Amino acid sequence: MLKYEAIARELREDIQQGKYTPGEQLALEKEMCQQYGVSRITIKRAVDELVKQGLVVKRRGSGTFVKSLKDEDVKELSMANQFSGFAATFKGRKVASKILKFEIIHPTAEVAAKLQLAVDDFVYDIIRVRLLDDQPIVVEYTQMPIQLITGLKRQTLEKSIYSYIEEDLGYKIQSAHRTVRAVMPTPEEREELQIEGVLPLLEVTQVAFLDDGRPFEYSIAHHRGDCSNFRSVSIR
Amino acid sequence: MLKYEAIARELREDIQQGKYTPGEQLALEKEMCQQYGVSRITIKRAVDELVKQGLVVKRRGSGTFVKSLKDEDVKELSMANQFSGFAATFKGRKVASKILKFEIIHPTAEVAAKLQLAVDDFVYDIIRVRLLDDQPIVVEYTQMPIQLITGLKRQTLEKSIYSYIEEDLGYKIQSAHRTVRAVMPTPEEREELQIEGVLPLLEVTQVAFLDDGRPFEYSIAHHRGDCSNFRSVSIR
DNA sequence: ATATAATAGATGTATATATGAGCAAGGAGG
DNA sequence: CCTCCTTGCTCATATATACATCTATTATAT
Repeated sequence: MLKYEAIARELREDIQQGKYTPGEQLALEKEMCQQYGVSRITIKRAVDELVKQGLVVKRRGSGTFVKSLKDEDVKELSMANQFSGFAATFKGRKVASKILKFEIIHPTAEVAAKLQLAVDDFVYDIIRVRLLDDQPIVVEYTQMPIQLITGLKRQTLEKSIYSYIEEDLGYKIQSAHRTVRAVMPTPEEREELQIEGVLPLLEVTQVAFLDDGRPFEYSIAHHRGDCSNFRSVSIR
Repeated sequence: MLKYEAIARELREDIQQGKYTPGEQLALEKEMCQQYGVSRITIKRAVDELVKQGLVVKRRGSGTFVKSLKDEDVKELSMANQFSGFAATFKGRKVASKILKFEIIHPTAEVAAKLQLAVDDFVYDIIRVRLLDDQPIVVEYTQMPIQLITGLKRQTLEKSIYSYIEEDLGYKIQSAHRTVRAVMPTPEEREELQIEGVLPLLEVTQVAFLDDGRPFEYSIAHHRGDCSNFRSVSIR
């Protein structure tokens, strides 16, 4: 474990456990150096991590101060700017998948461009309903190049494609580019998500990349608006 | 302008102008040191900025590589993880506001908690329709503590509250915590946003903070789903 | 008493340097 | 010819140091 990560986690846990009142000043960077036995730059990286997570603010010339947050917010914020697949996001809870489609097709021109492919290349075309504690909460439309994500089996789709990519294929997943919109469900989605009445869906369109920069996934996820939501922290 | 920012911008412009083919390797950090006449740590900060913006990936032992992106994506990505008010977001275009409500009330318990107030404190209660090029695209429900954001006038609401806070009150805005959901418009919203037929809205709930850590705004924005959308880059 | 100026203290930026870890190419040995 | 290992290159992490910039307090002058 990296030093600055360990210190950031320790500080975060202190804040989560309410050891600071809202607005209270943290120890000075110089003091933390002694406290943790590391250099000031390492302390700075740790505290900057907390800023990125939205827990504290730094004021040049004054010090670092805990934001005025409700307790429940603090836990969720640490996760806000990370990203992982469905299975990892709800790790520890009962997750399952219902496969509606699993074929190999040619991509459209738009998808081919996003995945850096030619239109006569092939991609997996997957539609899955993801269930959390037996409740359907999202329909995922996924396309992946067959050259890159080789040997995908129906069995893998039941669980987690991401862990297949990382553990079996040995790739590393680096990042995802997302856009979010609001849409209405199709009749099929209404049925699969067991929607009664009028309920909109949150559409998350995502292109995901390996750590060598190659895009490996184009996916559109339609979330039940009343179940899941997305959080983020933005810094000026 | 900071050195690492200037270098990051220069590199970003090179990428935007297509000086690199998708997947192409950037100059080595050591080479950039000579090229720009700065230390390696400064180069590293600049390149890390591009990683955060989603334009490149770094591979230890190999170098830095340009992601495979469509041209149009590159421009928008630089902005993705920033945040600004409505007026600043659409700077250069015609923006206007229609004020539906401007009152002073007691906050609910939930809002009071988020804004670190007591329920017998007072907050501004503002409802505005924001127009872009004369088209209504979002309804904003905003609450701000009157102790903090003092002297707010109807005239200010027509323009930009954020620039009033920064320029007139002299505060600095630091960050915002957001959650995003999908919702259906109310009959009023249907009218104000000139919605015909069935169209869902993107709901962005936001708590915004000053640079001293105090929350100064609780707002809920309902965006026409077909006009605006939100982008973000997530790193593992 | 008020306004201004000096000063101490805190974080920000940048450099130089050392060590660690992952990657790829090239050489030794079978 | 193929495999394994060494080696050098590249980025990652961490330290020490210097100077810049901003804040808040203290001291001084009016």
